Amino acid sequence: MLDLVQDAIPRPYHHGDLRAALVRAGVELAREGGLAALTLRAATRRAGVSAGAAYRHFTSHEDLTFAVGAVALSDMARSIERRQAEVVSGNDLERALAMLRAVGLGYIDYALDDPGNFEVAMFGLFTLAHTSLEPARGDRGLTPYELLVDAVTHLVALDVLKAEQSFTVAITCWSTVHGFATLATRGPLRELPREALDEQADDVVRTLVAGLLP
Amino acid sequence: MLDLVQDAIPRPYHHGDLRAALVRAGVELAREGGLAALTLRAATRRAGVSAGAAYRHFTSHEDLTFAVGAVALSDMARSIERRQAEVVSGNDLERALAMLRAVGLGYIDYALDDPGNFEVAMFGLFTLAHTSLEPARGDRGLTPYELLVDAVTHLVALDVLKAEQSFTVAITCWSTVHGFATLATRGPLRELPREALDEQADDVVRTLVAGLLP
DNA sequence: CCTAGATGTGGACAGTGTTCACATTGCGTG
DNA sequence: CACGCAATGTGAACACTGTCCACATCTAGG
Repeated sequence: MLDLVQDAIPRPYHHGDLRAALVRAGVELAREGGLAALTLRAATRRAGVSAGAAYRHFTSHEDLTFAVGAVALSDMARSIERRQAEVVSGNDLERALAMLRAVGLGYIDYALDDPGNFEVAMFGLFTLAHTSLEPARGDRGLTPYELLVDAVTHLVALDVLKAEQSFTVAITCWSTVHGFATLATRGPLRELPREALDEQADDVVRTLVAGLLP
Repeated sequence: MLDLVQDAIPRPYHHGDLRAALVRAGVELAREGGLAALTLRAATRRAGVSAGAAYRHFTSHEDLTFAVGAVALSDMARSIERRQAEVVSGNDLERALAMLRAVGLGYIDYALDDPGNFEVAMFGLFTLAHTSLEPARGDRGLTPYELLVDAVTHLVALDVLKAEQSFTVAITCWSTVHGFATLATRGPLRELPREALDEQADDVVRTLVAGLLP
């Protein structure tokens, strides 16, 4: 597998925007081969730069991985927003439920569309208390988790959930959707064709959300 | 961190049961440091043997990892069986529901008790179509997934679920429980104390199972 | 213009998985 | 019982990884 030489003309000594180039290369690598392929040296190779140069912009391999994961999380937020934009019909309650389902379906969409970067995003989200990092947001300015909390809060406002249930409900939703995404991308469902997975995702999310109501 | 020298007396040239020793060492390594710590060289070091020796018993690092994961899956099955053994009171339906919850709670118990080996088990379960490997079973002779299917089948027999729902229900349960285990061991819940996690797990599983009924 | 700080280089080091020729040993066959 | 073969373990190599270092090169501000 040859890396395409993106810069046939010899680059000047200073790259100009190496940080962004490394993140871009990292996203490509993750898309092609998942977390395992997201190697610091491979990213520098792709940017046409020596391995050590990465350390002028990232403190470690993990640090680069987090940066790639942040891009992935933004993309996931946008994927959720896309699903939510389709929710238009129905009364208040129906719309609120559809918005919650859209969070889950957008999450799963992203995982199925780009399993490699989904893996990287979860590594970043999970591996560290990344309180120091600026969280990755979508076009509405919310992280995926905030979009989830927002949808749950609407259900509380409609009196269909009690406020003290919010946290458990949010965690239950996240668990289910994350678990399904994992089973579907790396687990026992990974051989199923995309349409079957979409259908199954719809069933699972529908079952889940229906079960939250009294 | 020093490896304890388990064989002060110089071992004879042939180890005797190196395969089992490597798996045992692998389980320890995973318990101490998760999947990342489960290194082929570290396992051979712990067994007091050269790195190459491992290749007489495993075709690759991945192969050793699968073997460790199989042990972990057996332990998980036993963890589920332990929870199910506590289910005694109530009528048929109540007991059947409690048995299904016990699958989830035993799954989560295992993940919380030994997050490192849980990670290894999932790597093995998920990474490969391991049709060639003998699946890891608990004392009842069932794999964790079979225990889940068994519990769902009982609900079908009691006419509380339709047969054609079985697959979706099983996948929904697995998704939720797996997702929760991931959030709790490596995700945003990992700082919570154990009792809080147990309580949260109970809530999530109860919410989930309650939602499956019409 | 010219120097200080930022950025990239090349080479090193330790650690990893993997392979290979070779050493050692246990065991079944004569 | 002896012998030889197959199984098992060794040590050194290779390519790859992350990480660090002295050094080279460039950019920007006084």
